[in-house]
Amino acid sequence: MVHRPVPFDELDRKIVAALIANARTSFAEIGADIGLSATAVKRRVDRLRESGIITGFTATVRPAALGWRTEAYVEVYCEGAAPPRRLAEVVRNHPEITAAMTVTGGADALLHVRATDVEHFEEVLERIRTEPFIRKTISYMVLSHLLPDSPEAGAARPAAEGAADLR
Amino acid sequence: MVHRPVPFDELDRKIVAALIANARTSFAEIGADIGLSATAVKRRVDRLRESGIITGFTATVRPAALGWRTEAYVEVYCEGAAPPRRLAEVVRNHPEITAAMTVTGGADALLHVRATDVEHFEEVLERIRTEPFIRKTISYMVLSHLLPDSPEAGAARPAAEGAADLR
DNA sequence: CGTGAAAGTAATATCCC
DNA sequence: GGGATATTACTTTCACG
Repeated sequence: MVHRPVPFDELDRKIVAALIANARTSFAEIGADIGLSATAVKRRVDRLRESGIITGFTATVRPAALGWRTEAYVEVYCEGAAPPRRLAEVVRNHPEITAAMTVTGGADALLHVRATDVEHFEEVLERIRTEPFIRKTISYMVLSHLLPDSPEAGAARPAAEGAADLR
Repeated sequence: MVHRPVPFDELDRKIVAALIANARTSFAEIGADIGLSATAVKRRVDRLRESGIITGFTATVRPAALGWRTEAYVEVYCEGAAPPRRLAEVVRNHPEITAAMTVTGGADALLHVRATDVEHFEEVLERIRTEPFIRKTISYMVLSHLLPDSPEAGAARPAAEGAADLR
């Protein structure tokens, strides 16, 4: 699962930024913006996908518009040592968990949970707490967002030390 | 900014799910899967965009492949009352903050931060701490992810009570 | 709401510099 | 590496049930 570093220049950065801004931008349009032909842009995009820099293209939706109006982060504490493999299994059992990771600090894991409403969230929490080795949870309900939802990772501007920028 | 409820049926759900799975799926292909013509699918997608259910199409990237190898959640505590408007301003000053929200619990806000490495993260943290009314921060570094990165919100399967499913 | 057809664009494959 | 071209495929518009 280790990815080798792959050549990635300024033009690639701009292509990635363009596709993050709009995954449906045509190769010709991207090319016109950065001074390449559509063919050259396509070749680079193909390479960016093959090398795993671009992992896919997705539609972004407003969860609230689909009925998911409640959002929370949940710290999970386990009995004894919690092997990440086992934790990952548990996490996959609950579709309301939209992100999960192990973190530093007291908690064994941090979950991002979406629910339709507070009642649903409570139900999810009880379901999670029922899992064998979960000892306790601490929840932080999201009240309001301070940033327009960013597609999580971008490449908008040039960045320090070989990293394309986020947002 | 209040969105009226908009008609949203099973076909719309499948269309949204298809576009989340791959934003470049053609209307004809989606139509073949759900029993509609490409034209009908396009009309529905146009409506889903106009009504704000679909907010855009974006490329997904592996941040690590772009040089962002460090990730953390940061709780922020402010002096006195922290008006979300002011907090939002502060957050926008730091491009490394990829998500920010007010939350229940002791902290005034929770930030998601990406940095190239630990040194960079420390620099970001110091920069955030320098902001006028930030009193203290508590950081949780992300160690490993337990779910394949989900596009944050999806509509994969039918869900309870009028909500399209996530993941 | 849905369809199908026609016109305009874009994606892709192939060949050349 | 990049570009030009030709073919295939998709998007978009429109007339119509």
